[in-house]
Amino acid sequence: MANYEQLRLRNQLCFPLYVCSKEVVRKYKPLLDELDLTYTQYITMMAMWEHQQLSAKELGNILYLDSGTLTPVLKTLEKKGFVERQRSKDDERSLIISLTPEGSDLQDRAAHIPEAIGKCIDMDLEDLQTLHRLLHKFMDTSIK
Amino acid sequence: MANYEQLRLRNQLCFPLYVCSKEVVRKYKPLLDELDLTYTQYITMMAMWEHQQLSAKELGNILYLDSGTLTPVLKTLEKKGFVERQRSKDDERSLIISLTPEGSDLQDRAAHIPEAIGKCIDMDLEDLQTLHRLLHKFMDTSIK
DNA sequence: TTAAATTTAATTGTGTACAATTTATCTGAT
DNA sequence: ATCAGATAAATTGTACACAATTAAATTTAA
Repeated sequence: MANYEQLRLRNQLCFPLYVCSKEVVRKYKPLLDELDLTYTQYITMMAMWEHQQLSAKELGNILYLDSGTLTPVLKTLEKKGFVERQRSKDDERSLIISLTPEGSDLQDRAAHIPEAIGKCIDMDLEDLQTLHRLLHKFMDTSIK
Repeated sequence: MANYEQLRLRNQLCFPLYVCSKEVVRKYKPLLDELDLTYTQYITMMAMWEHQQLSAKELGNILYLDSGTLTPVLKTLEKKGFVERQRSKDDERSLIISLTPEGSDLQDRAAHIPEAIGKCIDMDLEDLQTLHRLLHKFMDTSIK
């Protein structure tokens, strides 16, 4: 009978990635609840705070999300008053997303979140920096 | 006007975790399609291959999934013939999940997957080992 | 120049994730 | 012995995530 050591859960890279990703989102939840944002809505707003205005296409490239995911997220964020959606005059296919004043104000209320998250992750800074670096390396070498 | 450097997407730990996790699942997809498994079904089968028999509760603890997620996954895996679901005689509340012979056979057909995934991740072994170690450290220090 | 190919969002359908609630069963203290 | 609390799974409702398709607008090439 084969042992299949390489098929054990703890020997995979995928499984801890999957678990850690969900766990981090879980940590954000109480902080994001105060802003009435889900995690996906939050990273969308982070992109908007950085760029003020983006096409849906550009937003998808930044967040690695397709229109099937983004369309409802953007409609929800518009309903909440944080962004506006309007077709480009130059190219009617393109949907331009713009940060509203209310969306911009939200950044102030989100400013404390990164530090609050940092405090509940009990790892030393060096390990966190290494982890950060390796995840970006993984993204750069593995995507597309 | 504030700069909010700490709110930039690329300075977060959560975002690369989220992107890498989804990206890895995407890499599994063509391999898992051949076995008619989704990623969640695959990690469930990995746990079953290791243990042959587990309660739904134990499975949830291993996979970090609750009954809301697991119940439909287990019903699907039963429909595909890879596991059996039956109430415990000792405790009718408990649902015992057992690997079927078909489920066991599936392990042979999955045996090549870890190596195939390894080949399409273009990072050196040392970085991958460090990443693996730090993700487990993160799980150990951050969950519960 | 106009028909074919491409591009962009939206839609549709399937499958998670997870919080909150419900239902059934079991345990323990009186 | 019984019932209050605990436990386990299922259910319900919301929100992604993504493949595949559709629809509309634009670009390209014969």
